[in-house]
Amino acid sequence: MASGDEMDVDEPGAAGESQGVLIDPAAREKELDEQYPNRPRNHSPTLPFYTLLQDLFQPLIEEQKGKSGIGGFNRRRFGPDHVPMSKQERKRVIIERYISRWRSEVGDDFYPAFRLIVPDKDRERAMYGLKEKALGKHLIKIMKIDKNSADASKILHWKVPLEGSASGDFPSRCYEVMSQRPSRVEPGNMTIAEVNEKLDRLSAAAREDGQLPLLAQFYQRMNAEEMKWLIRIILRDMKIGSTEKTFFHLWHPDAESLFNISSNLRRVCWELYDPNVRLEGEDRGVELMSCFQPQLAAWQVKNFQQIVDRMQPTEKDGEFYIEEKLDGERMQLHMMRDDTIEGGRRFRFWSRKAKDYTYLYGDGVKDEKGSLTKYLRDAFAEDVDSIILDGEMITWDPEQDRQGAFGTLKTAANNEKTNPYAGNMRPLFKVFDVLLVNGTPVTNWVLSKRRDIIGRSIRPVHRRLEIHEFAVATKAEEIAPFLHKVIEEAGEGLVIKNPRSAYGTGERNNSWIKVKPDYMQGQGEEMECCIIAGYYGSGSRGGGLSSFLCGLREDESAKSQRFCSFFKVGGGMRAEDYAAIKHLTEGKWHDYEPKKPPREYLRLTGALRERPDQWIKPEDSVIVTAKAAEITPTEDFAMRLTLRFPRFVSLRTDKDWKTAMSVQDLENLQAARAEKNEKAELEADERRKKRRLGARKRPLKVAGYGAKDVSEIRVDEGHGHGHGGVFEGLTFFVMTDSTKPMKKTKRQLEAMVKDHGGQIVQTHAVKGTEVVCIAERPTVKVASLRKKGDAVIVKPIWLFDCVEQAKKDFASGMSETTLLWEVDRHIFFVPEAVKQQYEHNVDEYGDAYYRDTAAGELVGLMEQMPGLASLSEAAQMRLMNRFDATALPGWMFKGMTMYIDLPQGSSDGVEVEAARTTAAFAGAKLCRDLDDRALTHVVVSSGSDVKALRKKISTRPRIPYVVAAAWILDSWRERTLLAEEQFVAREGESGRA
DNA sequence: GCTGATGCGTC
DNA sequence: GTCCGACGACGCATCAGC
DNA sequence: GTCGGAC
Repeated sequence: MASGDEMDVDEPGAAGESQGVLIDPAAREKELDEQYPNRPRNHSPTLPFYTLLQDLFQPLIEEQKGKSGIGGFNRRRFGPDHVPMSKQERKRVIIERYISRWRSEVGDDFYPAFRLIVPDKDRERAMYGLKEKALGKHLIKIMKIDKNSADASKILHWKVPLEGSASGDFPSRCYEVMSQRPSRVEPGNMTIAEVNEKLDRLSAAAREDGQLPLLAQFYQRMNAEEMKWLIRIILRDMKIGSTEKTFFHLWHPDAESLFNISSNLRRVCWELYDPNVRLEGEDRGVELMSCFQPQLAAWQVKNFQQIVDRMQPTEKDGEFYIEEKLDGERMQLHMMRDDTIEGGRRFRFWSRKAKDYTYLYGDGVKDEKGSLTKYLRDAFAEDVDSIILDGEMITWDPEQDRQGAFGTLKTAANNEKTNPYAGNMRPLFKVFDVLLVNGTPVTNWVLSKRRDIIGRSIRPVHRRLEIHEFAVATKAEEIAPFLHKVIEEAGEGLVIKNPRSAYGTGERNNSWIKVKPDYMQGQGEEMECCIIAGYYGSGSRGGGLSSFLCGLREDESAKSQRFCSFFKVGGGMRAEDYAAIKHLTEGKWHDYEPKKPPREYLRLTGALRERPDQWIKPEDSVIVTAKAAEITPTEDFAMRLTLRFPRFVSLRTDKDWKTAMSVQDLENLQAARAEKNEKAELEADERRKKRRLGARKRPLKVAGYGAKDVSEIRVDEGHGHGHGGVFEGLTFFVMTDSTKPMKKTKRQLEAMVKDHGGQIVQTHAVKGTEVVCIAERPTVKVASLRKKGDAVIVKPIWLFDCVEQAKKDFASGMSETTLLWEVDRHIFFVPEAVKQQYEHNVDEYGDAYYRDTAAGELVGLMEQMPGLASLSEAAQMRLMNRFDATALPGWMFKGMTMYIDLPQGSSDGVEVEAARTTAAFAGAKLCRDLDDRALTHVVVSSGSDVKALRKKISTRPRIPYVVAAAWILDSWRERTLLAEEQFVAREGESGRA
């Protein structure tokens, strides 16, 4: 790599820059000319970069700080002394002066300057991948500062308060260091255009090797002041007390509205350069394939009646809509017919903050790499040529037929992209608004009309693209029942909408109002925790601790002062709260050294976000009440639980570390709540089941056109084997939720076990059966079970591993069996007594048998055994775990339950009898009752009425295979479980696909 | 080659 | 009421650093 | 996402 000194800084585009592909500038210009035929042209080169700071940024900062009040020279500059100007007005004058200077000295194309003024709204330039950490390291290299010097530390630890130095503002710290170095003092000669051009290169540059030389060029040609502002631009955080809103207002009366429909800074500059030319008619509407700023919901007001009042009911029409607030990601979908794309329809997606997500969801119905559009061939009415939809993208779990946890959307989409197995979590787009149909914007139509349009234009695709349902109400009292239902089902909340309102792009007005349970009294989570550590703040909160790590006491008896990390809180504190905390803990803080954490006081996971700047002994600390929307499982805090949307509520001077919440308290709380919710959840489950049955009928109608997509139909219909029987014959006690490999509630885990043939109990002690206990963290129950020490506790990940393996085994025709417990991966806890036996088994028997067991030996072993029935399930499993089941014919049919149908007069009676014996011998459960829900296989003979049998079992959630006896005998002979499909009993009908 | 740190973007 | 800038958890992608 | 401060 060339050193900074040798670089030729005067030749932009000089060789040696290792960056990504840059679009040929000439070609880009040509393209822009075509796109914007009326674009403004500058008559002169852009202004020098330093004018931006001297005449715009710095004066604005001065105003922001309010320095102009007494010293007053700024004020005198911009207005007559005796006319008092408001801060806002003075800012306006500063901005307008700069713009008008630009117009006269440069021309009408302000875009080059605008994108440096509001860099966070410039979506045209890609992200730099540079924030304080990386920038700091690079600058230190460029300035050739010793990594261990005080100056380097000043930059790297920019939040750490230092005497006589700005704290919490990274660019200022860099300035302090740079200005004391022998570098350029006078402003450099770089123009705004040049800065833009270099920033383009910087954003395209890959990695440090690409970025360093570009930063070095800036450093050589700019003075410290300029560098400080350049750094702000790169960080996309100007801190000048004015954001894009202010600048838009001053730029053009229609600037904000054009930005709201296009999210495009270039357009705002190029189409609105003349303040006297207003946008009219069509130019004000949303456009296809152009990202609009979605309407947002306003926060809840005091009570339901107030919400209803804001719906502006008229005498004739007092209706309002109630929608469930979905816990997913806001997404807009644009679709238009386009013959240049395969399939004839082109799609594009954008997120709430205008990020293009087409790459994830797909650009056409033939786009196999997209996770959604490939299912949308028939999602639109015939006469719909183009449409813009607004909605929420959520994850859907087809196995449970319910919404997946928040945060799993990208995972689901990626999964659907790379490995489209019908049982996977998938993205589901719930449509709740429409902005354009067949080229005509309908944003000014009232919501009720827009809803009608959605109904007429969209043909829902089951669990892929659906219309979000809503209820119509007229009275405030009608809201409560919906909210209670949401609370019961642990939903996000409700959105109340005014059916008589237009769609307000980029607005957060009173036509949509959100109702969240935790805004209400008594709802949400509230807890008193001890502050155990702190983090330095930035910006206006720089120079001191601004957020705190909170924890729970581990020792119930309060003998030990060790606290368990739980969550961080930094919002909701007022200035006086900070002052109080600071006062009460003054002088009690210790610097935190990651290498020697104070283990006698703190239990941390060491995860990044809980590496504090300072820590405090609980006895020296304070107790704080925090509120949150919910408690969720996590890996990053020692509690293995944390808060979603935490905020400070109050300081509890009436409490101390001994009376603050303990680990035990939280677990009791959780347990109590779980119990309380149990019933409600059960009911909700029932409702879901009913709904699911109803929903099943729907895909039948579309089976004709969708028949190509076999996997899709199979699952929705419940045909075949959405689930296998890995857990057949085993009984489980699920004690906690799971975080790894994915988040599932206890209830979801239980459902998963059931779906795979397992039984669920709510205790570890069931007479005559050994229960497999599942847990991932130490709740009250888990702890007590541990204390008793008579059960192995297995982590939930084992369940996932088993199901995962079973899917693979199934696909390759092998039998589904549970997996060995791997000590670290699967075992949560082993009682001492069992530990010996367990390890003993693995060492002596496990390996020995695993290596050398031949079929004959196995038979011998089995004969010595007291028989399957008398061996407890867990014992069977443990034994089975010692072997590679797929290699051992003796266990071939383990986990299966078979019904043998052998009517009088069958010609193959001998063969079927042989199959029966073989199956029983090799682990199958035989069953005389065709109604047994555990049935996995029905074995038929020549005299069987296959059609009648099929009919009888066809309505079950899991339909048993109907196979010929040859499947058992052939499998036995081959020493491999053969795929049932080849042995499906036929009788006229085609059987499964 | 792997892992932890860093950045980006969702809420 | 509006605008602005503090702050939270978490998942994925990418890259530095071992 | 939530929140407080300034205007």
